[in-house]
This record gives sequence, structure tokens and C-alpha cells, in this order.
Amino acid sequence: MPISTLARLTKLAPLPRSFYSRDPRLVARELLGKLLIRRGGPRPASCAEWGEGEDAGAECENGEYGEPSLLAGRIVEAEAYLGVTDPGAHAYCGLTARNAVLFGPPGHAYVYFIYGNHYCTNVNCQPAGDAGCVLLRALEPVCGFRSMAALRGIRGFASDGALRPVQLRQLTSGPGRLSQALGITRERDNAKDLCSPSSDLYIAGDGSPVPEISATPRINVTRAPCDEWRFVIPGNPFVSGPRTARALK
DNA sequence: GAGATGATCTTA
DNA sequence: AAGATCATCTCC
Repeated sequence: MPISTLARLTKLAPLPRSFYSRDPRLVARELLGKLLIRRGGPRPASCAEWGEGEDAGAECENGEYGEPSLLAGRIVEAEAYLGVTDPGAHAYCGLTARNAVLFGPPGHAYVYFIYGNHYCTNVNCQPAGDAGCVLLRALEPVCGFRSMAALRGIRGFASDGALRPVQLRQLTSGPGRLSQALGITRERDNAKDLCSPSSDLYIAGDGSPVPEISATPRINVTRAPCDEWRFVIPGNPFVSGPRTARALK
């Protein structure tokens, strides 16, 4: 990645609130190919263990003392959840303390803790009162590989911290993984306005071409199995789920 | 690569 | 008790 990429990424504006104020199935489709961006986060303690070498994302770790200045990944998999009418959605049971963000205005982050181990990151959709949202399920890392690996607790195989293809995929392939890779937690990010220019977490388009899109049933949603509201960029190796050795290359 | 299992939070 | 998950372990 050229040095200019970071400069370009830092200038991208967050998607407007009107983007999210629509049917989550439409929002989920159109989020594919967009960039999820974390900027200015604190340097994770584990970064201190990393050497001085370069890796694929090193150009973005150019803050003072090597502090990561920007983490970014391209959205390659997302799922739509409707509001109180969707048996698979958290909003199905109505307003609770946990899901209150879903009933508020669009463009805000809904982050929840799942299975006692992981965070999942969603964007609230539709006008206030309608509880639809989109779950971000996988990213293709674009910027900040080394910091993501540190946040994920993944060590590269070489002295310079370079990542194997398998390790690269482990950074952000899955809703819990991508949340950890960008340092997203409920405490830090739930209810955050992703449309604010001052937000340290937001989604932006970078003018790249609209990708091919496939629809499938949602993952691990047993209460409403008859849907096709999971959207992926077919063939992208960062889409979650089992990979063949061939696909990993 | 595939299948089983544990972690241990939140809600019903 | 089950869940919008993942790492680790086992045996291919």
C-alpha cells in the first residue's frame, strides 16, 4: 500500500445519516465495499512487543512512536435484521436496556456482548422507532494490519511480524474478530454516532466500484431460518466461514 | 479440514 | 437454558 493511501483514507467523509435511514436489507447490500474506519485509537499495550520491521500495513502505523493512526477494513459480509417483526433480531422482544440503541435514530453503533466472550458490531437503520439494523460480519483489512494483529493477539511468524495468509484472514473474518481488530467494545462504542465528522468510528465510501453481491441465509439465526438477508462479496477470502486450503492460497 | 468443547455474559 | 462466536483440541 502506498504512503498516499493513508492520507487519502483520513479524508474520507462518513456516510450520511440518510444512508442508514432505510430498509436494513438495502443498507446491508450497499455497505459491501465500504470502509469501516477507526482513527486515533490508543496504542494497545501489546504493540510494545512488536519489532521495528515493516509489514503489509506498516505504512499506516506512522504516528508518533509508531502509534497507529488509522485502522480500516473493507466490508465484505453483512447481515440485515428487521425490527420487532423479525424473530431473529434482538429487537424482537421489544425495548430493553441492552438493545435501546436500535429504537433510536439511524447511523448509530449497536454493540453487544455475545457468548460471554465477544463483541458484535451493528449499525442502526431506519428512522427512530423502527429497530432494524445491520450486523457487520467480515472485513478485508486495508490499513493498520500490525495494530489489528496486536489487538487480536496474533503474532506474525517472522521477526518483522509479517502475517501468514491464514493469520491475515483471522484478523477480521467474523463479527467477533473484526470488532476486536478495531478495538470495538460496548463500553467504548455502543450508541456512538457513526455519522459525526468527529467520530473515531465511522463508515465511508472510497469510490471503489460497486462489488458483485450474493445473498444467503443468515448465520446461526435459528429462529428465522427462511431468509436470505446475509450479503457477501462472493469469492472474497475474508468472508467468514470455513475456507478450503485452495481458497486460502 | 471437520467436529467437539469450553469460555462464562445477557436475556428470557 | 440458549444465544447474531471463537480458539483450541482431536482425528483425520
